[in-house]
Parts: sequence; C-alpha cells; structure tokens
Amino acid sequence: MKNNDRKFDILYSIIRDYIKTAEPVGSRTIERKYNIGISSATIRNEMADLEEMGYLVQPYTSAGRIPSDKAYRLYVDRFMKKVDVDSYIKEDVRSLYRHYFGELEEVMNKTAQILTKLTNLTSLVSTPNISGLNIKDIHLIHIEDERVLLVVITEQRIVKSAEIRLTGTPTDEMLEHVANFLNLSIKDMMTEFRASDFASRVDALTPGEQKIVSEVVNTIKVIFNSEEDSRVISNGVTEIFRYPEFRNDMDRTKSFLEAIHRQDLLSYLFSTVQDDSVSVRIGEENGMEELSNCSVISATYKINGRPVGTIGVVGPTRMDYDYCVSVIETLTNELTNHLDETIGGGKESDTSGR
Amino acid sequence: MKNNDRKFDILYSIIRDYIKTAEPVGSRTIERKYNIGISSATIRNEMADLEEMGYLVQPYTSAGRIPSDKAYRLYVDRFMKKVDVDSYIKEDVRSLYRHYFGELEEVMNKTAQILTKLTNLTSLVSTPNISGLNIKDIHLIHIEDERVLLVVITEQRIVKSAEIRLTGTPTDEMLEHVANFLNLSIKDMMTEFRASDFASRVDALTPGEQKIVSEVVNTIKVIFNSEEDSRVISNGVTEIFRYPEFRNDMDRTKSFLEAIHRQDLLSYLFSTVQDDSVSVRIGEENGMEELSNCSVISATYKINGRPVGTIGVVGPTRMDYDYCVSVIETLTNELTNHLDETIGGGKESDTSGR
DNA sequence: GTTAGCACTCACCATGCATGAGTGCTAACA
DNA sequence: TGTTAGCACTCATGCATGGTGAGTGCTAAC
Repeated sequence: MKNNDRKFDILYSIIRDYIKTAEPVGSRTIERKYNIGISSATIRNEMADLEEMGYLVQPYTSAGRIPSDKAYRLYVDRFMKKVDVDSYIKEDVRSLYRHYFGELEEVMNKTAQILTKLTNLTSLVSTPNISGLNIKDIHLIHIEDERVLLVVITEQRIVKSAEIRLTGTPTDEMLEHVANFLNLSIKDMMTEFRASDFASRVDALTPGEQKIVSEVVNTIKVIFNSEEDSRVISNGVTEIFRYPEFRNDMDRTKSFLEAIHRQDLLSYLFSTVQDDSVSVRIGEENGMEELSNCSVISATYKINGRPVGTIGVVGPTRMDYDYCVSVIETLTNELTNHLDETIGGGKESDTSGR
Repeated sequence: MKNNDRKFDILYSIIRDYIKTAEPVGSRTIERKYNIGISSATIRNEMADLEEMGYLVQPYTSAGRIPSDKAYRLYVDRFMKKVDVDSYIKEDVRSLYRHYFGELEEVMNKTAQILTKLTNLTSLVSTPNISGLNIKDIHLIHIEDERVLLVVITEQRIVKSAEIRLTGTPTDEMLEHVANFLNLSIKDMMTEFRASDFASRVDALTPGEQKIVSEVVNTIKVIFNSEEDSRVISNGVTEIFRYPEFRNDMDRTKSFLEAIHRQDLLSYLFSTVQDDSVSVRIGEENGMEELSNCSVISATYKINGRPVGTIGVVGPTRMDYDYCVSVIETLTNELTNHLDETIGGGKESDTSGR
C-alpha cells in the first residue's frame, strides 16, 4: 500500500541522514532536506509509527530519532544499492598488489591498509588458513646441531616453515632420507595422517630416522590443525576516533579498542561468519558484547576456488553500508584474483571470481 | 648543605606521591603522609623554591604541585633504587620461554606480553635486526615454476626466508649449482657483496644460473639491508586506559594510540636509543612530539654478544621508574640468555649477561 | 488523510554560588 | 635566621537555576 511506501521513504531518509551527520534526525530536517512533499507534522506521525514498529529510537523525549539496529537490517536487506567502486579501486589496488607477490604476510598487510584507506574504518584481514589443505612438498634444512627447518608447500603453493628441535643431531643423509620418505608417503594425502599408512613403509628407515619422521609429522599436525595459524591482522584501529559517537565516549572507545586488540575475539568474530558472499552483521548480530555498538562487514577470499581467509571492516553501526559492502566485495575479488595469479595454479578446482 | 637535602627529600616525596596517585600534591599531604618533621608552611616555602628551580609545576594557582620532566630526570639520575624483581620474574619468565625456542616471532611476542603483564604499560619489542650479520648458509627450494624460496642462515643461526620470483623456470640442477656456488662464495663473507669477488668465480656457471645468482643476491641485499626488516611489536596498547591522565583526556589518548600504531614512529623511537644499558627517556627527551607526555624505558638485547634488538615500555611520565627499569634490565638479560641458549652458539664473541 | 498551531519536554549552555583544597604572605616565635 | 601559625586569596569542582531551541505529541480544522 502507498502508505507503507511513504513510511519507508521517510525511514530511508532518516537512515541516510543519520549515517551522514551522526545527529538525531528531526521531522523538520526531513521536510527541508528531502522533499517528500508532506509536512513535518505528517512526518512526525509516521515517525511515531516507525518508532512503535521498532525502527527508530529516541535518545530522549524531545530529541530527533535515531535508526535502530532493526532499521539498519531493513536498510541492508531492502534498500542497499550497489556502488561502483571500481573507479576508485582499480588503479590503486592493482598497481599496489603488483609489487607484492608471494609474501602472503605482506599482501595481507597491504590489503588491510587499502581497506582502511578506502573506508575510513578499522579493517581486519585473516591470513590464509591452511588447515585441511593438501601437502605437495616437504623439505628439511639443517640449521645446526639438533635444529632443523621444516618447509612445507601445499597444493595451493602456500609455503609454511617451522623450526623443529630434534633430540639428537642428524646427519644430512638422514634428513634426506626422511624428506624423501615423507614426500613419497604424503604426496596427495590429506594432512590427516594415519599411523597405519606409515607403518607399512616406515620400516625401510633406521630407528633414528623414524624418530625424526614422527617429530616432523607432529610439527606438521600442529601447523595444519592449529586455529592459531590463521592470524587476524588489523589496520587503522585509530580510525574510530573519526566518529563522534566514539570520540565523545571514552568507555565506548576503550571497549572497542580492547576488543580489537584481542586475537581471540577477532578470530572468533571471523569464525562465526556464515554467509557465503558478503556478510553484514549489525550491532548485536555479530555476537560479541564488546562490539555491540559496531557493525562488521566481511567476506571470504579464496585460493584456487577454496575459501581460505576473511577480510572485513568494523565500525559504528552508523556506517555507509552501500559503499562498504561494495568495497569489500570488490576487494575480495581483487585479492582472490591476485592470489590465484601469483600463488595459485593448482588444478584442484576452477577459479571463481571475475 | 642540610638545607638542600631537605628540599630534595620533599621533592622525592612529591614525586613518589604523584606517581602513586596522579593527583597534584599539596604541602599538607606531604606533612601528613611523609613525616619529614617540618610544618606545611615550611614545606610550602620549599615547594615555592623547587618550583622556581623548575622541578615542580602548578597546574593552576591554588592546586598542589606536579613534578616536571626535569624532576623525573633528577629522580632517575639520583634517587632511583634497584628493585629486586627476580622473585616476580624468574619462575614465570623462564618457564614461559622454555616452550618457545627457535620461532623468533613467537619469542618476541611472548616477551612483549610478559613486559606488559609485569609493568601494566604498553610494551614494545623489536624483532632482531639482521643487517650486518654474516651469512653461514644459503638454501634454495623450488616452489613451482619461477617461484623459489630462499632460506638464509646467519652465523648467529637466525633463519630468514623470502620468496624470489625468477624470470624463467629453473631446473633443480640449476638451483643446486647456484646454491653451491653461493655457499662457497659467501662463506665467511660480509653481507656486503662486492661484484668483483664474484666475477672471478661466476664464470663457471651458465648464463641462466648467473641470472639466478644475481636475483638471489639482490634479494639477500634487500633482506639484510632494509630497516623494514626489524619490525617493532607492541603489546598492551590499551593499558593506557589505566591511567587517569589519559583516561580523562581523549585527545591525549588519541595521539598516544595513533603514535603507537605507526611502525615508522616506533622504529624511529628505537633507532634513537643511545644508551648502552637501560635507557630512560622522559617526556620530550624521546624526541617525538606525539609521545611528549610519555616516558620510554628501553634496552638492547643481544645474540652472541651482538646487540640485535630493543625491548621497552612506554607510559605516562608518571611511571614507576625504579620498578620498570629493573624489569627491563632483568628481562633483557633473560631474553639475551634465552636467545644464546636456543639459537646462539656461534663463536663470534663471548656471551655477556649473567 | 493532512496540516497548522500550540503546549510541552529536555539537552545544552551560561551564570551564579558555595565549598574546599591549596597557596602566598606576614608577623610572631625560637 | 629559620620555622611556624594565621589569614586572605585563588580557583577547580559541584550543584542549582534559568533561558534557549530543537523537537515532539496532541488537537482541531481543513
């Protein structure tokens, strides 16, 4: 019915205005700034309705209205428009990426920086999670005495290294044997090692070598199973000072900053994303009391079509959803493409993205 | 003269009190809490003198006094006492370190965490700077196509790896040749490569291999010369909210946090340490406008007697210098010892520390 | 259903005032 | 000459007060 359309037109205007100004929006403001063609009195009536429906909140009796989380939800679900961000991004991003191939850490850092620069929000980027990936190659490098560097290359051509401390000093020959054995045994095998698969072939090795095998396998298990492996990098945490609702509220700022500096919370935040494409979680939807004033927009990036990590932004619920969603979407694609071009190349599945 | 002693007794009491309470200290407070045996009126006279001498500051006419940076300087130089922190630290730290050998990143993270936990201040830890170290070993691992992983082990047994992108796909044989050549040429040679040294021996290689050599050498140069290599890890940045002088001053908090999140500033901060042992820089002494409200206590840690990095804490100028200096001193020694035990072992120089 | 008008609410701001911590100065004392 | 008591003075802080203005809800008229 026509009536409801108008209600939501007004709601839309209020949300847009509040996103821009961070000030409670009054009926006269709507009448003046957005020509809906009805008087402020009528708008007032509609606003009263919208408040009763749970879309608006009045901070105090005679103030204007503020959109509720429910309003933002509606906005995101029904009113959000795609913004063409390519023009902003293409040049900048691609030329930036061009200089950072291979070094994943660096690529992720740059991505976070770009995200912050584009959105003026705190950005979060999780490093690729390699748990569950297949191993392609294993190398063992003797550092000195009982110290050995383990280098693992996955099917996706992600390189991981870790130091192993053996109980005794191995000879180069032993290490070579062990590496050869592992490469033969592990090829095309899931990182879920099962003892039985080894037992049949491990006999060919000396007891000392077998011991090394088990230490290496243990380390690989740790690397490939630990959640801890996938760190979340943050950037632009002080962007929060841009926003008056934080700048004028030390407590809020404090709890935001405390949350954003805790790896465990950030990991949790990203682990609870369900959406396959871009996820928007508004206020309490993100499931973290510490960030109940904030919205989180995130999406997963892929390597060879396999989701391996997440990028996102965190900011006040009053954020420009249209723009931010588009930025995240575009940047996720750019990142996925970049990774496929530089480290991808396995034939595991076809490349998604543009 | 006796007169001056009393003055500085009073100054000492004021500093101790202000460090503890963060409130301007009045003459009556001194009279009551610290029994110097003179009346508040006399103390007032002395305080007026101390103010004229530049040791005290009055925030407004009828308030108590606050120590100036000059006062803290005097305090650190003349009154500071060593605190026995071993009892706090020994068990905790050593058992913590015991689980993190080899993985330098991890060790540095833990160190920062311990520092924050012990001092309730923001801690900074720079990762070991390897520029200028000697190379012991070079390994090349073929990842795929034109991607090669370079692993460099220094005399100090620090392991660094970086990915190299060649212009064509090398054979395993080529990589082996190149690695052998480099290991022979580089052994015991400073990381300052000189073209002439190569020229004589490089002829034995094929043109393709020579190309790889130059790409590897370039990468090594980058690794070993870039300042960027030595990152500064921070921990406990939100500890700053503990301190009322920041908690009640958004601007101050903002600029602290903005500074502490800038790698370039942190690197600069650590690059300007001169002191060989524990360095204490009070307020503007640290040379950074952004941190002119803060003091920085830092010290360098070593591997095989060679200074390779810095650890430190940053906090309000009103900090417990006695305690913090002792913590930094002890922890630097513990870290140096730990590194010598786990990765050290080169005979370059004798081990310092306990 | 829409609008004008009006009384009402309440954050915000400026002002004024009392309070109290702390000072500087002076005069008396040892 | 150094120390102390006394006192007037200063000024941040807290609290009450009143005016202002943005904005509302309600009612009555269109």
